[in-house]
Order: sequence, then C-alpha cells, then structure tokens
Amino acid sequence: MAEKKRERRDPEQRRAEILAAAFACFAERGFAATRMEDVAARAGIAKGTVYLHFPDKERLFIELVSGVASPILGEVGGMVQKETIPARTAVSMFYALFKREVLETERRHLLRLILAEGPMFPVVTEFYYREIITKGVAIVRVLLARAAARGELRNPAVVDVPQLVMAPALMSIIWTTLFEGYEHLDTQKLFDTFLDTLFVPEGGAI
Amino acid sequence: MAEKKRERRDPEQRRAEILAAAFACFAERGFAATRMEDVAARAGIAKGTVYLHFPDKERLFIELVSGVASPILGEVGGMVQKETIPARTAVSMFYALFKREVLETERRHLLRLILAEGPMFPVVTEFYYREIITKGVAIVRVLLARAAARGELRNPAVVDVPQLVMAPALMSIIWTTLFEGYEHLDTQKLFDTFLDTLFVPEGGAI
Amino acid sequence: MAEKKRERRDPEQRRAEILAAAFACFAERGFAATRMEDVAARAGIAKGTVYLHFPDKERLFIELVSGVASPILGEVGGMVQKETIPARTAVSMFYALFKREVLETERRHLLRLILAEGPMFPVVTEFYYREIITKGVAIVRVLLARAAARGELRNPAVVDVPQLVMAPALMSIIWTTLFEGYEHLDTQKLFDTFLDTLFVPEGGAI
Amino acid sequence: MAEKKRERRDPEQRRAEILAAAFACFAERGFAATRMEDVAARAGIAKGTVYLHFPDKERLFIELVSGVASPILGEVGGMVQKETIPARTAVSMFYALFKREVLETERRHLLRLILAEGPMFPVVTEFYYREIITKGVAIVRVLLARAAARGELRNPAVVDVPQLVMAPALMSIIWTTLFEGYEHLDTQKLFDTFLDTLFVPEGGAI
DNA sequence: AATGAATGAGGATTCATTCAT
DNA sequence: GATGAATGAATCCTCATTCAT
Repeated sequence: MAEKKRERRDPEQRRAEILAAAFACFAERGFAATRMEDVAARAGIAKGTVYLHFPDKERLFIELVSGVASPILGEVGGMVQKETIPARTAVSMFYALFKREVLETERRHLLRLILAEGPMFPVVTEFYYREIITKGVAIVRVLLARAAARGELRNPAVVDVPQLVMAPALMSIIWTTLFEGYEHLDTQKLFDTFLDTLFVPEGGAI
Repeated sequence: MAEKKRERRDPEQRRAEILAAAFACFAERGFAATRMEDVAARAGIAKGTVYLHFPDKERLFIELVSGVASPILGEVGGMVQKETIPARTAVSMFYALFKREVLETERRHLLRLILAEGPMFPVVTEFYYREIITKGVAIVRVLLARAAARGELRNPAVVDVPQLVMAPALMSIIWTTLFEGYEHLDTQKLFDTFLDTLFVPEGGAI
Repeated sequence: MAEKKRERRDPEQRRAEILAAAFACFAERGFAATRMEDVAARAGIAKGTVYLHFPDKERLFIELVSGVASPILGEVGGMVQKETIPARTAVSMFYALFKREVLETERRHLLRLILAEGPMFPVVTEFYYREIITKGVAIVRVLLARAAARGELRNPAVVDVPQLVMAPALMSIIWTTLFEGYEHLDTQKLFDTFLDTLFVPEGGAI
Repeated sequence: MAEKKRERRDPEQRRAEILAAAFACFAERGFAATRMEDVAARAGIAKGTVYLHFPDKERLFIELVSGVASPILGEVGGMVQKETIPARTAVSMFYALFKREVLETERRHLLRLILAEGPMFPVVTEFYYREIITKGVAIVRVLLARAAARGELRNPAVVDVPQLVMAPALMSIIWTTLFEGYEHLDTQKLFDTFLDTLFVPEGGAI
C-alpha cells in the first residue's frame, strides 16, 4: 500500500494539479461519466480535497475548459503583427503552432469536450465564441485581406469565409481523435496541401 | 381521469419511434445525461416498454448511432458512378446532399454524439470508420483522381488527402452546432468558396 | 432474512406509511440526524421509494409536520359551539382531548420537533402559527370571555392572556418528553389543579 | 496582506469564548446543523483550535449546555431563604429573575436546545433534571407550602404540583421563540395574571 | 405487450477530525 | 499553541433496471 502522505502543498500548485487531472479525466470520459473521485485519484489526493479548490463539479469543469485555451491565444495574436511576412507563411506558422500546442498535446481533446458538453454548458460555448473564435476569425480575416490585396490568393472570395482556413485544423483534430487508430492521417500534408490550394505558388505563375 | 392508453403497436414501428426519441434525447444531452425515462416520455410510452425493445441503455445507444448514418450512404455511393459529370459538380452535389440530409436535419448532431461518446463506445467509432469514413474517403478519392486526370484541380496533390474535401463540411457542422446562435455562417458560401478554390474555373481560361 | 417482496401498494397508503415512519424517526432524532434510509427502513421499503412520494427530505419533513396537527383541530373547534356547557367543562374537555390525542400519542413529540427545527423551517412555524395557534387562541378567548361574563373566573383578567390556559398543556408535554423517566408527573392532577385555580368552585359558596 | 494573527490567549478565557460561540451556533441551528467551523469562525479562531480545548463536538455540546444554566441557580436558591417575604413576592421575584436572566437573554434558546437534543444526549437531560429541575421544584414546593400555611393560596392543592408555577415561564419561552414574530405576547401580563389567579388578593378579603 | 412502482448501486457533496507546518 | 489543508466516512439523491399487475 502506498503511504497516504497528507502532503500539504502550495494552493496554486495544487489547484493546477487538480485542473490537469480533471482535464485528463473529462477528456477521456466526458463530464457526466467522470467521477470526482477519479479526478482526485488522478491528482493523487483525497476526494474532499478537490472541494477545497472548486465548489462543485460544474465549476471545476467550467474553470478548466475556460483556462486551457487562453494561453495559446497570445501567441496567435502576435502573428498578425508582422505585416512584412507573406500571408502563407503566417497561416503556415499558425498551423504549426496549432500542431505543436494543440494537436500533439492533450489539448487536442478540448474540441471534443466543448462540442460534447456545449449544450449542457452554454457558458462555456459562449466563452469560447467570445474569447477564442471571435479573435481567431478576426486575425485570419486580416491575414487573408492582406493576402488578397497582394494577390497571394488563388480565390480572393476566401476573405469572406475565414472559417475555411480553420477547417483543415478541425479535420485534423477530429480525425486524430477518432480514427487515428484505424488509419493514419498525415496532418502536415493536409495543411500543406490546403496551403498550396489556397495560395498562388510562390514563384508567381507566368 | 384520462384513460391509460395501452396502445399496442407494430413492434417495428414502436422500435423506430423509440430510436427517434432516443436520438433526440442523446443529441440534446449526450449519453450519460439522458435518462431512459426521458426517452420513454419522448416516445410517448412507459419506462419499462423501452426495455421490451432494447436490452439496455448502451445497446439502445449503439443501435441508434449505427442506424442513423446508413441510409445516406447509399445516395453518396451512387454519385461516383456517373463518370460523365465533372468532379466539381459531383462534389457540389455531395455538399448539397450533406446540407439537406445532415446539416439541416437533426442528424447534424450525430457528429457531436460520435465525437463525444467515442472514447466510451469504441464499437461505435469503429463502426463509423468502417461503414462510413472508409467508403466516403474512397469515393472522394476516386472523384479527385478523375478530376486530377482531367486537369480540373488547381492542386493535384489534393488527391492524397481526400479528407480535405470533408473539412468544410465538418466546419459547417461544428459552427452550426456551437456558434450559430452567436454569429451566422453562410455554409453555402463556405462550400462554394472552397469549390472555387479547389477546382480550376470552368471556363478554364489559359 | 425477511424476503424483499417488492410489495406494490396503493399510493395513498404508501404515502401514509412513509409519513408515519418519518414522523417516528424525526421525532426520535430530529431532522438532521434522521437518515432517509432510516425512514425507508422503518416504512419497510427501499431508499429510493421514499423519493417516489416526496421530492426531498425537507419536503417530507414539512408535509409531515404540517399534516400531523390538522386532524385534531376540527374537534377542538366543535367545542366552542355549545354555549350551554360551563367554560370549565369545556376547558376540561379540551385538556382531556389534548391528553388523549397528543400527550398519550406519538404526537406528543410534535412540539419538540417544531421547537427544535423552527429556525431551520420558518414555513413550518408560520404554518403552525396560522393554522393552529391562531385558531386555538381564538377559541380559548371566546370560552374565557363567556366564562368571565358568567362570573365563572376567579380572575377575569385571564381573558387577556388566553395563552395561560395552554401553559399547563405545554408543561405536561415537556415534562413528559424530558423528565418522565426520572420522575412521574400526574398530568391529570396538573390540569385539574389549574382548573380549580382558574375557575370559582361550582357550588359557588359565599 | 493582513498578518495571520496567532493570538495566544489565556486558556480559560479562550475556552469561554469558544463556549459562547458554540452556544450561539447551537442555539441558532441545533446540534447537527452546526459545523465546528461555524463555531470556530464565530469565536474568531481556526477550526483546529477548538479541538485544543474540547475533544469533540459532542463533548463541546455537553459541557456547553451543562455550563449555561448553573450560574442562575445560585440566585434562585437564595430566594427561599428569606422566610419573611410573602410567597407571592418570592414567586414574582423568580419570574422577574427568569425574565431578566433567561427570557431576555440568549439563554432563552436553552430550552429549545435541551428539548431538541434531549433524546440524543440523555446525559444532558439527566444533568438538567438533577441539577436544575429537582432543585427548582424543591424551592417552589417550599415556597408554596409556606404560602398555603399562611392562607395565601386560592387553591392549596397547588402545593402538590409545583410544576404549575413553571408553566407560564415555559409558555413565555416557547411563545417568544416561535411566535413572537407573528404576534406579541406580553409576558409580564402573563406572569402577573397568573400570580393574581394563584394567590389571594393582598388586601385579604373578609 | 405495456405499465410504472419498487429497488439499490452509484456518485456528488459535506463536515468532523487529524496533523504537518 | 495555533493554523487550515487534507482526509474519508457518511448521507442525500438519481436513475438504470426489474417485475407484479
């Protein structure tokens, strides 16, 4: 039997541990199927301890889901700043960032969580729309507008549906989450192919 | 006092009613948060009656999720047959079918369900991969190969990642499911713009 | 082991059984210390069954406490009707009724319950004031006024504090509840002595 | 940041503070519904500190309830000494003392506590019977016997049920506790009226 | 076949108590 | 001594499932 150590710890750190454990659990089984005891066990603490940091399961979930995405946002924001780089490079960097920070991380389960629990947690959906989507779409729109102005787009109409740029990222997440076990999807190729489709070749056609 | 109606009914029809009710419930709240009583109530029958048709909640879910997608598949399959029509038209027809049969139907919640409950029901995921994805990808691949051969694609490399063609459809579902309440997405434009990006203009100028 | 029989039963009867069991439990240990399982066990049913009849513990308690007193009230009311009988006889009959229907019944624990849980259940207190106390006081006041008019009272001022008439009844309950085990209180004598103190002797000598 | 005050304090005083806080809490919500943390908070100390002074919740309760009543007892005892004063005066003084020291104090909740928790804490009930009731009844009996001998009582039989004298006090507490918010009871009048009923008028009729 | 009352395992939450700091 | 984070037993309540009618 492992010793129960009553390990006291810095509250901020403990909180973070719980959030990490909770994220793993929720991502694995969804909100309803996750037991608070699972979360506690995963965090290596007792059931009751979770409640010292979060008032109830719902709040734990909400704070969790709200907190996971925020950090990435900053980096993305910086991307639009540099006007000099070609739009394709910028979008490419975005995909790379997405791969590194989401797709190849536990965060890849985030979409599933939000999608799955959205109807039960409108607050979360609203948060994501307001904090992430809105900003993301805005950034992409600027990027595309700039690209269109420079003649970098094969089809300038894309500017009006910036969501299209996100579509391959969505696909990558969903495929990875659901079907990677059955058939591998080369996400890099997915992104690159889409970029090649979206933007005129660098060399500049005749 | 209202009479207790013990409406006896054709088993097959009853079964279908239960499945419909179950789909509505599961789509709305997910597997765990749906109570068998909800399903029964929605089907207008008593709790116990559900168990006369399905052995338990899990089986109800699995049979349900497996049954919803199948009907569409046939139509899609027919599409690849007609070699004469241009690939763009075929893909366009696919998007139209998708819109009509999925996006604008209750079936649009299917993705959410599969994504959400996937980890808990590998059988379902496996079923979808085997029955739907595999076939869908194969069809698209044929379509794209044919298009590439005819020079209809701006970027022939797309043939290697047929999933790209599905990406806008995914985006449309997810946006509709999550954010339509906050901001409208013109899915037709999304699809058309993507088509315009994917395929060379019809006029096929130099 | 007694067989678990899944005994189905008339809802009204079941409800009554639960209320009886609940009353016994609450009276014995108070609201907080009573477990719903205790109530169920005492009623000879399963935990969950209680919840088919009462939405939660609080409601069970409230409905219970509200329902216990009502039946007695009717009888008391009838008492004031007969103008012909002497007030002393009427009050004496009231004490007798009180003894028979409250003091020597499980209902004797009611005061304890109300007093104990009053602050936690203002609804209950309000109910008792409105439904029982108000009416009781009114009846006694009429009785005393009549008695005063007829010169039956040693001290007519009693009319202004009808609560005084209830005081011996309270004492009897409290003594019985708390100290009867240590020392017997002859409640009949308590009542009779009070009556002899309150009313002038019948013979009404000079 | 406010400094953590580790106010060390005279143990006896600390103990008293805890008892006071505990009394307030228990009186307000009863034993079960009072959390040790409430008590600690009310005493302005940390949860753990309570346990430095009392081994557990039960003991805290018992010591508390046992300690509250004792002080009054002395005064009451003195009352019987003075043989010279009329019994009515003595009883009147007792009511006055009761009003001042119990009814108009937080101690008025004591009865509720004892009554409510009696069945769970026989020790407490026994203590009250032994230490308070026995002595109180004895005193009243002596007073009444003396009064009877002097012809001060309208009904000498009262000597045999000295509890009758306590009844108005009980009524005053219970009414005050439960119904004062709905309807005021003039306790002074209640006591005075009872005294007028119990004792022959001072002037001494022919 | 259909019903819905009954069951009881399961999970969220609370809180008395302990103990490392 | 004092603190309050940590623990886990205890309890409310839900809901999948059963079964007598």
